[in-house]
Amino acid sequence: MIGPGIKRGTAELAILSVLEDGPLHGYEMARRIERQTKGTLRFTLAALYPMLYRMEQRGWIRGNWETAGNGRRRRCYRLTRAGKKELSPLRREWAELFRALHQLTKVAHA
Amino acid sequence: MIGPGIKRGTAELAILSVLEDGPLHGYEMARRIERQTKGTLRFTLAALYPMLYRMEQRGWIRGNWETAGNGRRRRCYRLTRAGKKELSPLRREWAELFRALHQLTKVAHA
DNA sequence: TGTGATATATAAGAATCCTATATGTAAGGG
DNA sequence: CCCTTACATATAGGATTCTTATATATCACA
Repeated sequence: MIGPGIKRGTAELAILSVLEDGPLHGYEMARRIERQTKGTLRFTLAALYPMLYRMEQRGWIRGNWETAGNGRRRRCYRLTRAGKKELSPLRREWAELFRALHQLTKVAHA
Repeated sequence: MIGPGIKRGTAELAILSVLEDGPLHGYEMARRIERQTKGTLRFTLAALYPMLYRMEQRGWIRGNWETAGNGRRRRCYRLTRAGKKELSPLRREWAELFRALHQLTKVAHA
């Protein structure tokens, strides 16, 4: 698993990305991120929830309380139009970072 | 240029990488990083100097005051053996992050 | 009854970046 | 001779985003 100093800033991209495939609640997002990256990228819920509030305030996602069949209440988030628009430039920025680090350090050949 | 939220944690790798080609002082490191990444990755000196102190305390680099021919005093840093050893796992970790984000979001196809 | 999975929430602290500011030397133009 | 730009290091104060620890509550299963 990747250390906190290095994965800083990835939560935003990770959340937007998993939400791209459909609405999800926080607990499930954490599992998807971990599963889809085969355990390489992992977030504690204590990191995810505050991030979800911030992203909702920015208007990128919107959460609605729902009650599942088993009676559990959970907050289901979905991408807003603004959030979808945010994804492309965010991906581009990350791609540029990769390119820059590669030029500096040949990180891909490690 | 890449925003601060995304490039967090890259300074360490950037510094170790530019020092791999030979000793440098802080001001010159900043220029190298910017030049080698064609302006994509940029650090202010106010961010670099404290990072250099931290890395020296960890034993990854060592700085020596020298007086250049023009009379300017500057602190020349070079990689220690421990710093060299640190580079490989650090690169590997970054490469893993790239792979993980790619699996999540297809960042390279942005 | 108790344990583990589900589900959300907050608090306190650490780390790393930012802008702004300070200090001082050297080189070059007006 | 003065002013600006480049060189060179340093610190202060603030923002953001992680961490661990803690709290609450429901459900399924043994």
